[in-house]
Amino acid sequence: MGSTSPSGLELTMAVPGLSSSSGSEGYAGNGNGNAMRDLDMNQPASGGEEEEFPMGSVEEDEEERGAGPGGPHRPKKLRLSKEQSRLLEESFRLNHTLTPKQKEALAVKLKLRPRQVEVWFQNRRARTKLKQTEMECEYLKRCFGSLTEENRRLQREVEELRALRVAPPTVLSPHTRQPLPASALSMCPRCERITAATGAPAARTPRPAAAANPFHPRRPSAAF
DNA sequence: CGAGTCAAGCGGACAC
DNA sequence: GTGTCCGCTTGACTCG
Repeated sequence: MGSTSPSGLELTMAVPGLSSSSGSEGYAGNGNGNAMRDLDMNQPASGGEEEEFPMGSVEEDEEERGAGPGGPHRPKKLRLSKEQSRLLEESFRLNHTLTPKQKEALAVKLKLRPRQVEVWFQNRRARTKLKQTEMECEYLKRCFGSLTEENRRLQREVEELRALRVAPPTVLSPHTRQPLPASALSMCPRCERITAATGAPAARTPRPAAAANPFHPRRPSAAF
């Protein structure tokens, strides 16, 4: 498959970092010398006039290979000519669905049965959707990867913060200049006496260190 | 020979 | 009832 196909699946997906698919398939893929067989097996009982698709017209000789005595399941596989594919792609680009009139007109133009045009559009839509789904899948995988990475990073950060918290903050008594044990952080007796004498509101027990939440940055100097 | 591609068949859902 | 679409599948065909 080359990017040389005139149309390919034109997919537009607003996905950052995703290059638009080069998903051109169709028969350009067979772009090696393989001359496409020109169909005529499915021709609508053609009076057979002008060659609108002269290219590669290996005149269909061996018809009904499967149609041996064994009983054919299917007549033979139709391969659209490059010109037919081109025209179909062109109209697909204009519109992903066809009105009955458009279908009929296109069928006449391409010397196909309307049913074949219809089937081609159905399959084409399916291919487009598949391609789109694959792209979305690819994108989601990338998202998953980066989110996993970020998750790991945040986990590490949490661990670091937890480690910092293991050693409780050393609070010195303002009077003795001695470090107070965490259990005594409610209020030292002297402060308690002072506040009782002045009628100042009793100091609340400071929040335990465990309340320090890394995800809730404390307001500056709220506790101490 | 196996895998991939693609036209076509089939059946169900839906709209009119 | 008819027409259309879609999803799934089949079978012919091609390519490495």
